[in-house]
Amino acid sequence: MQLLNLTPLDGLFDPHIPALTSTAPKSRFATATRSHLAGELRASHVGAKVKLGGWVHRTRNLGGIVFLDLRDRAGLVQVSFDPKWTPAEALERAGKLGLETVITLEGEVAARPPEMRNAEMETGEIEVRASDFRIVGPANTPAIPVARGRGEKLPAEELRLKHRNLDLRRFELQKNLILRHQLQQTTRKFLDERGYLEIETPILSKPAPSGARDYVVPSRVHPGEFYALPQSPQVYKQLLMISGFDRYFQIARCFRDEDLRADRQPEFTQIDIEASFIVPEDIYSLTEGLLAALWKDAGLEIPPTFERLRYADVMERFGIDRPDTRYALELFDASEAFRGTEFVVTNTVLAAGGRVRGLKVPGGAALSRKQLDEIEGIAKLAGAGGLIRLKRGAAGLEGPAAKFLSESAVQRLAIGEGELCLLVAGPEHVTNPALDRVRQDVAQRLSLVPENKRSFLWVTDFPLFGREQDGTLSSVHHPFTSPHPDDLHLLDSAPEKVRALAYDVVLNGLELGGGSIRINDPSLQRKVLSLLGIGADDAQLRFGFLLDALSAGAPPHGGIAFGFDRLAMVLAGATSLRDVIAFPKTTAAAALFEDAPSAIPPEDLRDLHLQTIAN
RNA sequence: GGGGCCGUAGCUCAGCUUGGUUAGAGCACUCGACUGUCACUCGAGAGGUCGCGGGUUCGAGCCCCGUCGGCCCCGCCA
Repeated sequence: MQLLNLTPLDGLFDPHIPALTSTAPKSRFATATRSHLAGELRASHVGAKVKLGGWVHRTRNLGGIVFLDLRDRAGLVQVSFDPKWTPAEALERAGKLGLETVITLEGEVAARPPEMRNAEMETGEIEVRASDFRIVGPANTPAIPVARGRGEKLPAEELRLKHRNLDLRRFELQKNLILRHQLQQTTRKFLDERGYLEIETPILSKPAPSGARDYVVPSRVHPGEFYALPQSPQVYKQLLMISGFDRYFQIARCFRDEDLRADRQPEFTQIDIEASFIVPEDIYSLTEGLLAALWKDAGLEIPPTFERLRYADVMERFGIDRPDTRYALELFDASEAFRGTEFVVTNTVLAAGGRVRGLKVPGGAALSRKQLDEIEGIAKLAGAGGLIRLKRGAAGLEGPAAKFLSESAVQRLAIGEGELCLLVAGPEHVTNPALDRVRQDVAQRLSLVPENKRSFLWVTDFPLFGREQDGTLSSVHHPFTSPHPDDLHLLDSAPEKVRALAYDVVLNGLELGGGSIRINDPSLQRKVLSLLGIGADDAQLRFGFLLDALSAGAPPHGGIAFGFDRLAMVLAGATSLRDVIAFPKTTAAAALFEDAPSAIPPEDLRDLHLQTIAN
């Protein structure tokens, strides 16, 4: 281990380096110890005397001369150490540099001879001829490599998270986080220009109305009481509207204590927006503008407006509230073809008020028996009893169910040459999820998904309520969502038929964000809460502050929230949220780098009035 | 809560199917050679509780059970 015994800036200022006099482009990254970033040097810098600081990415020691690739945030540049321009002593030291050592160096930018250029490097036209260098940050052999060999896989994710400081040195992650930064800046600029105020809301908060489990923080000064971390700033932003701020936004951290997925982290970031005196149209156009600005950051153009589909229609056509409409494959109702047949399966379902629905897959007749069995497996996993398969063969319609169908029914089904018809019988809550999975799987199998297409759409007219398994009503969006004014008369008689002024924005089957117009009438809010099983006393206890605020002069208001991490993931082309978050958690919600969560000393527990119990 | 995959040198992996002496390779690391490389090349060397615990067996990296950790999925996530 080399002991340098440096104070942080010792040796970084070197009075012997002459002032830079070149006409080469100046860098906005210039500091007292550095004139440019390594990765920003180009042919236009040739002749410039430069001072660089960065990491040793790779070295090539040829004996008499040494090359190294110096890396910083902007990229790589080749530094050459050669007796023609490097003192023997420095050349000797350069040959011994270990990977990931931090050095500062001075030298001159030189054009490479034509045959020595490297077209694969952005800086490949030039190199920096080093006259001297200094180790300012010695490095142990890295636990995981930063520079990988061609074809070498990434280290295990566990190691990447444990040594996150090293993993974050990789270009891919630097690029992702830089893009994320740009998206944040664009968001702020876009919303600021439209009069939206960025206002922070508490992290130490109150338990959420319902839904996900809260992360909880014990109070030291209030024995036995707890804060909850916000699942979203929902109530705060409504209070801000009631206070008259009119337009609010926040790039807000949210917390939900639920089991994780590749696209789900326990703490995540939302672009949270709320405005007063608006209708859904206002949110649609704002969103379309904001998303266009964000996609532009990634160099992509998107449609100026998005198609709008009603919830009831997307469920009927696609079986899911966030359909991937890059490919057609729409569901249809085949019930009539099976009505009055001898087919027991469909008869039972039809008699019980269910339907036979499915899709016609162009080219699907080519799928093998084995593939069809796999598809049926997917449908069954999603809850279907089975999958009815029909295709047209030389002798007419083929498939186990074909013999039950009348001539006219066959006509009506109109299955074309080469088409495969896949049907599921059952009530909506069975056919929808099953056919959604089947539709997606078949599209994948037959390569029907256009890779570069971006299919944005709005889903509107969500129902206000859904039914829990025990039959009680629950909010589809959240309890503060306004019912559709045309449906208010149904609140008591047929609450599940009440539409909400709620909307989601969907891209390629991914929910990017969602929102609603909120209730601003306290009596209507009380009514909705009571339908949700929250009585007057309970409502006052949990949401009294909101109900009181609504009674104090509340403007009509509404908003939307976007999953910012997911936006960043999509735009970065990443497949995991962890690749667009600097310090993500594992699927068990653990932070491997700093080892959180961890035990705390007994005296701290006592201060918090807490005791741990064995289980 | 449930299912699946993975865990062998600092890293990426082979070895496991069919149990059998000193567990291999590439990269990284150490030493040596090399004056235009760019995944430099060449030679030598060091480096292993085979995640952990238990079991079966004359014998376990390999088979069985449990456990820990990571990833993916279902449930869950208004």
